[in-house]
Amino acid sequence: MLNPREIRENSSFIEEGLNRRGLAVNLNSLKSNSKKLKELELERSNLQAEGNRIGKEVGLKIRAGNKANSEAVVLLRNKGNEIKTQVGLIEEKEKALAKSIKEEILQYPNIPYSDCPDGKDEKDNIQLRTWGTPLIGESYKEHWEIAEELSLLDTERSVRIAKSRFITLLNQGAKLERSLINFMLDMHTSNGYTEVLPPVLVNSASLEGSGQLPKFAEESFRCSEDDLWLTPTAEVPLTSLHRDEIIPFELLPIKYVAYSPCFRREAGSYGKDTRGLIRLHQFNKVELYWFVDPSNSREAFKKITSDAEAVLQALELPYRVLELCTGDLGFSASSTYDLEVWLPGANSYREISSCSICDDFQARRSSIRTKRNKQTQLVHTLNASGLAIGRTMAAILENGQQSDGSVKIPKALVPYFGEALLKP
RNA sequence: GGAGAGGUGGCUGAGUGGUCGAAAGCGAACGACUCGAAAUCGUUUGACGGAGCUCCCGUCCGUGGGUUCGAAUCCCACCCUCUCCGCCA
Repeated sequence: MLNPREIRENSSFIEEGLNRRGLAVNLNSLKSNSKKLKELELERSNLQAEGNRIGKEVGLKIRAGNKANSEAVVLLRNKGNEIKTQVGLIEEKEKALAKSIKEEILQYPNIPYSDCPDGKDEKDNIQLRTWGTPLIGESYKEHWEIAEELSLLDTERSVRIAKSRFITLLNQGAKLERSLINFMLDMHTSNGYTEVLPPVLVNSASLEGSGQLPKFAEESFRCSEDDLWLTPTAEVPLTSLHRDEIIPFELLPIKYVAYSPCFRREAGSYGKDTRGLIRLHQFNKVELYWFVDPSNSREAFKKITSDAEAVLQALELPYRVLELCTGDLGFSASSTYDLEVWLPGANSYREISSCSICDDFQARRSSIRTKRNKQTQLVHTLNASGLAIGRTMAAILENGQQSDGSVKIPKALVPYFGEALLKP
């Protein structure tokens, strides 16, 4: 959430920031509404002060022996009633105004970081570095072909169970998925992360807190009778793990790693990635999440990204790192690095991890603060996939494929998977 | 799902109409004592907003309404938690 105070006092900075994302926004009415609200608050609190004074006076008079229906007391009571009516009127206005202000502010995404490269869409993202040597050639198969030949999954029967874009893993496919989850969790926990297995259903407040609501309701599956939604990413429950809390400063940074299934409607992506493991309504993900001291969050951002990269390196998967431009940033992020893994069958890089720093955007929405020397301030939050499991499996299949139809399992994963080779 | 109990500050927990933002204890911070520490003693210790920014004003005792000059305290609705029973992996 944008800072309401900053909107009042420095709205042009906010407007410029939103403009850099490609949003032509004019905050004048929001700004004047916000100021108007402050005026109403002041007016009301003055009246309340007067009312409190009268209340005390009545108490004193009665204790001094005046009857409740004596003239002096009745006069005060009438005055008190008058004030109460006025306060009620102001409060009504305040409530309506505050509601419309909040509704508007919740619509606005985070301001891009000053160093975030300007750009319109994904074409303007900047490649920072690559790792490994991409396999390039005509003969590489796409992962769904390999998966089918090795009977790792069943697409058609999955439609019977649920609908299209759900997948059922079988045999070694199921085991590979499981071993990847365990491998990643072990890797991160041995690197200082606290493991979390959060609820997969989350309430509306949690979605609002991390930035999915109110704007992206159509992206999530909802259990309408319970105010519960299927979580689109573990980022949601992890943010809310500390919602409405003041975290002692000594505890920062808090680093969590959570495995969770993720559910997304993928609205508006019909016809895209219809085959295979790339774009599903349900997929597994291991997510990294940090709560940090705002004064060194940019360093933390580099670190969480390298923690995600370490997984790709351990699995010997070539990848590149992109810095997203302002036009391609996610709603809550102020900066994002995307990790894209090389898929030789598709002959392209595909996003496998998104590493974002949200500054205080989620912390303000979720009211997560820290306290040092009597100073409370919002924390900064960061998240990174470490990694998306299904896409990792696709990458392993495509990068490890052998001419005889088998697939080589990355060395680091062998102890988890139990075999060095996937064979028909 | 049925029955009961309850939601108060970092925690425990008192408070049933008038200086109650809230006793007491614990915890924490600072100071004294000490070579140092423990123990002990003293002081301090919630959040948000506003302002003449450590003194002032307002709001906050699950949430939202209501009664009253005045509500943590009374009334109504809702939410949540706990215990027991039922069901169940």
